[in-house]
Amino acid sequence: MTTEEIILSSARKVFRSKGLEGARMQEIADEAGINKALLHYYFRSKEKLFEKIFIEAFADLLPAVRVSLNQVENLSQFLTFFISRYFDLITELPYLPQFILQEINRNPDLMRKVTGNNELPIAQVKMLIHRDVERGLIRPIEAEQLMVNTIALIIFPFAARPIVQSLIFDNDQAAFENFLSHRKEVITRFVLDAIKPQNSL
Amino acid sequence: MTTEEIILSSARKVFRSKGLEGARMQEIADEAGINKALLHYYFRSKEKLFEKIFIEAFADLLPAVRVSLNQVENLSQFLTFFISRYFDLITELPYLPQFILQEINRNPDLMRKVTGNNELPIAQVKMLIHRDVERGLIRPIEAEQLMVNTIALIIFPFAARPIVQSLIFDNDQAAFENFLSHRKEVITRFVLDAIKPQNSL
DNA sequence: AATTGGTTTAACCATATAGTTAAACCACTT
DNA sequence: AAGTGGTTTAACTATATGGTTAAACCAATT
Repeated sequence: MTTEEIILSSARKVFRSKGLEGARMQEIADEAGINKALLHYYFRSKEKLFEKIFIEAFADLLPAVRVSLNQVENLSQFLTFFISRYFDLITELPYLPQFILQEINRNPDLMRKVTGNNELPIAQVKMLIHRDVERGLIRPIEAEQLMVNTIALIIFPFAARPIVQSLIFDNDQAAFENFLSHRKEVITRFVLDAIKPQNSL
Repeated sequence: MTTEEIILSSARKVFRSKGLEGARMQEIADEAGINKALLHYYFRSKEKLFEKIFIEAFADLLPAVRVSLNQVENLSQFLTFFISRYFDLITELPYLPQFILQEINRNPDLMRKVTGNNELPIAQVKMLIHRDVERGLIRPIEAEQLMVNTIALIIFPFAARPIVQSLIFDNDQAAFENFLSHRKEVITRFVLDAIKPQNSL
């Protein structure tokens, strides 16, 4: 590993757990086992270093959103794929959601630096919905509401972990882990059930 | 308004938008139109002042959770009440969710200071579920998963507003407001549909 | 072995910020 | 009017922190 990589790795660790304002350049330097001046030698300023880490964090999440809609037969299949990919990714990077939420709320301008051609495929989801409603496979629902709902269900327990763990599981960590362990299936079923056609009642 | 109330009001404003680390005692003093020393005269330290504001914020949210389960006939009714109360509350205090998430994640110990006898009525929800499943009114579902789902759907768009607005609505603010304007009904239907009995298919 | 140029360090600087202090202010009592 | 005690201020302190600088280090080149 080059010094630059070591720095980035340390910065990642510190920034992700403490945010821009909570992080200290000294702590990043210590974590990397180097002098504080070296951080500035490689990345001019705290802001610049942070921006690298933040953009990278966002980039880690966005690709999972772009489930190849071509290979998908219907909305349920798309949602199943989407939930599966996204949930697995967040499980491996559980700190990212809260990190991104926090920093975007602190400085909404950061959004501009990360939004490229990576928007959610809302238009395509709309088409899938329209087609499946016509076929009687699902009930009508706005694509935006459906996607926000789906993402909310995936991300929330990770972003609000300490609160959920305390308020719902009375700080029983094992109970919370168990809760997470089959949550992917719970979410998938919840969403699919929620959009089943009305005439099936 | 007494000076103490003016200080609390200013501190509320600054802390809620910037968090503990982002807030400056000088800014709170300016906002209150007083000298910085006066803040310390009334509230010893930044930490102490912050804690007051934080506990108060949490207390603003928790009561809405305690929907009187006595007056409720079945789970659907409970969920309808719960969503309605909670959503209205958050609509009036849209900054609270992200503020609380951020600060709890920064310092999970804060949870201990706010959790009294205010836990979610999980046990009672479990009973409601059990009864309604027996009656064939809903499908089986874990109470914890259902409550996390419901809260996630309510809170997420507020906590992640800049991201949702950008990624889903391409920064069209009017579109986002419209999205929020009928979201309460969308969530209610989404949750109720998701727990409808299986044999209705 | 001397030179060169990128890398790393120790020491330093400027500034922001939480917190303190001593004096001034002011309403109220005597 | 003098005194009293809570309130408010201006000025100050101590420290943490992001950033800078000049020198040292070291591997490669000649």
